[in-house]
Amino acid sequence: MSKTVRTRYAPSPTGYMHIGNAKAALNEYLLAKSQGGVFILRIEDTDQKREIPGAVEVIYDTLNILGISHDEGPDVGGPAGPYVQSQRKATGIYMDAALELIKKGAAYYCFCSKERLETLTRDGAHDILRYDRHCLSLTKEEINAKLAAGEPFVIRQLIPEGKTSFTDELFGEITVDNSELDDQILMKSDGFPTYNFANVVDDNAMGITHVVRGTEYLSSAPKYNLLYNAFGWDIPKYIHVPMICDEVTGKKYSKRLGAPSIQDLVAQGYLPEAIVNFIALLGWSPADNNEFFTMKELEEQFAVSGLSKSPSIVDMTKLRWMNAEYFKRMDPERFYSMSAAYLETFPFDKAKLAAMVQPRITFLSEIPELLDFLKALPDYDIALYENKKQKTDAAVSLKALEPAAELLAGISPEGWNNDALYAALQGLAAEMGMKNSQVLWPVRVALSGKAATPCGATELLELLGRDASLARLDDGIKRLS
RNA sequence: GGCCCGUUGGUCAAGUGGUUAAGACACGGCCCUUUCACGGCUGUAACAGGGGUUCGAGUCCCCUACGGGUCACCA
Repeated sequence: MSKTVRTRYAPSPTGYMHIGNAKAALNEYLLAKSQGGVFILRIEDTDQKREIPGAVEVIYDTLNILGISHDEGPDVGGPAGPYVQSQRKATGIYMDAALELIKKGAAYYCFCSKERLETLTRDGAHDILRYDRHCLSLTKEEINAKLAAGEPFVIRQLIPEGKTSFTDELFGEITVDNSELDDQILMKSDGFPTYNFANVVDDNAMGITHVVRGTEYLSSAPKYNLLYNAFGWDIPKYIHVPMICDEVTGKKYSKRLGAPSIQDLVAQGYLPEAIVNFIALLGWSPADNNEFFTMKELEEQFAVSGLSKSPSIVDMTKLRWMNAEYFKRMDPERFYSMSAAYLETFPFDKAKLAAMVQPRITFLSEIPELLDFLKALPDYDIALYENKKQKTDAAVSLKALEPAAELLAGISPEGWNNDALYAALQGLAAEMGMKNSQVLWPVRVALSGKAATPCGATELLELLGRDASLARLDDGIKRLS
């Protein structure tokens, strides 16, 4: 019987969430859900200076928009709380852990000032800075005296000699020489733990079984193992996943590179389901060739075995395509209600308009432009009447338009429907020895003033109604004459 | 620069020693009783390079190149 899977998304409240962050959250969430586990939200606010007010709310909001719901967290509580590190710090959990490490000889006090650290000889050739263990030689008495005098201090991890290996579920075993590792700070002089330390302490305290994180943490992973071993704690399974990169720079997706927030994307008209579907497919592929997944399906089908090892680039063109697909596949009723706001000002059958527009848009905001000609005939160039493929031009159009207008004028308002209109115009074309398109193209242009409309000529006739249609046809004839 | 990781078409990616090397986006062509679109069909396009191992290598090993990551009292 294996333990319940517990995963966490642990953001620091330093701003909005972009696709990369959302992907990180989604990975943790899906791993938990695919195994009937628990997904936890933990806020890592150990850097007081970087904290941005309101950022936690943005995180809640973003997760909510995407449908990534946490089972435990600051707002919903849970058995492993508190879920905010600044609150956990108040319980003394980090300091206690650090002290325990000192007792075990795996950490030590350091009183070096920032100034002294600055003067540490940089390795000229490599330009790297490593702590020189100046304070490691302090005697117990010296330490106690400094502590008693209230000297500021940090606590550093004592990296032993040798090599350290750890096993990643995706990348396999990775070994580094401990000489590569710095005696990193565990507790900062302001009493807060560093990210690396708080992470280990909390993951253990919260019973986290699987950690999914980006490969940017791959090289610090051995230090975690050292910590776990020093404590004698069970090491969770680590799954380092490839990063999400920017299309133009090819570098890690980041705020600095101007990555849009999830909220921005939604405001631009991207559907949350499409965004989730799209990012789920970044760096992961399902067992079959399916490309469309609801969150529920992702929860069922997500598997570590489908994860890729190489980074992926965000292709906004594909996201746009996916968004359009989501509109096309959307339940018509839902589409109708979503598009209602954009259809409001059009004095036509809204359900009909929605149905026309549904398979033709990427964003709802495209609707007004798609339909604006319905409200008022735009001033258009008669060059529109020329279409090589339809074998028509201004002269042919005029020749077709005049009898067409006359014919249509003879149709009563009661008989004014698409089927009848189509039959009539088709009949006219046959009578005149013309191709259907040689009649229908000019009619559509005259009705719309556009080369592209969301429907055909006779559908337009029906939509506009008899009077408006006949008026527009006359206008077209005038323009051509 | 040290260390770590990666490298299949422009992009997302399947592929776990024997395949005509999938599929999707994008792009081109054709078809679709009326445009654009949708849809259908179809085309161009890839195993970074070099050495091994093997009867056989995109798949295993080594080297090189390129890319990324990491080396903070940031997370």
